[in-house]
Amino acid sequence: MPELPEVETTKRGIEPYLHNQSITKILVRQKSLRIPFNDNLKKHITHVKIKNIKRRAKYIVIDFANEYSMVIHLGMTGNLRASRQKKFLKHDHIIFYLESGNSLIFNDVRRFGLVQIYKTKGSFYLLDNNGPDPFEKKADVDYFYNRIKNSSASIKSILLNHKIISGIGNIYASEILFSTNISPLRMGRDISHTDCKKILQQSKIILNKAIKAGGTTLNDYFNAESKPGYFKIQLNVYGKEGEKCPSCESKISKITQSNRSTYFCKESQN
DNA sequence: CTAAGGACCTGTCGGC
DNA sequence: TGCCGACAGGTCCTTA
Repeated sequence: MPELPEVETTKRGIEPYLHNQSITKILVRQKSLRIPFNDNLKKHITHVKIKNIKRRAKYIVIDFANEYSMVIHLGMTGNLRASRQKKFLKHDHIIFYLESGNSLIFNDVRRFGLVQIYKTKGSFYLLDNNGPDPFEKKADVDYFYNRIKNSSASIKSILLNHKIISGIGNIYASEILFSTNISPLRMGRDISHTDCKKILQQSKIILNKAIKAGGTTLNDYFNAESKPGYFKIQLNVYGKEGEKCPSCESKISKITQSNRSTYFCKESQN
């Protein structure tokens, strides 16, 4: 899935298609997602102008010109594409037809993603669980340090904990730690204020690079025009077990932490 | 309370 | 070729 850069890229990709549009019809082919699509509310967002589209953590939020919003999460394998075609692909679960004749299609092989309509004012409960992403002002060094300074969890799993910092996924967690020379095994309580600063700086640099390049590439990621030409940013350690470390002579190791793969260099990261 | 493990679901790949 | 297990970008819920 999409980590933050892919979600941001998707949001930017679909934005022009949604500008000043309204949805004329919603076709639900499969509503069983991580949370079942609440299509009983679809009447509230059809024939209503789309007011705004934004990203919050790894969620894409569309606000309508009434009191409703819709949130989309891409899970591990979700994508959104704009299309004029009438032909559907396997796993095209929800289709939003637009006035323009385009449609916005939510496709998700593993169905870990979700689409939910909700009253803007009440907000959506899962969204509220997310801490700031590294680009938000709230995610400053003091905030981060204070959140982790007593923790006995590993820094790797802390980076994946979106209640603390949102937007960092399994690929970039390894990459960020490599670029700061910090071992993924270190506990939160052993991460200094200076280390926190480095981690936040590198998070922004690495995520930004990925956004600029248009999202990382993974097998299931399509950009909003469904062109397969997604790109690949240069990864230093993720997926590179046994290969030479870019900054020393030893080899990249792969370990499991909290049931997820972590890649790092035992020599250059401490 | 915290941190680790399991679950959700489908597809692909490597080994036997 | 075919079957089976391991693994995959996320994150919520349960267990210890």
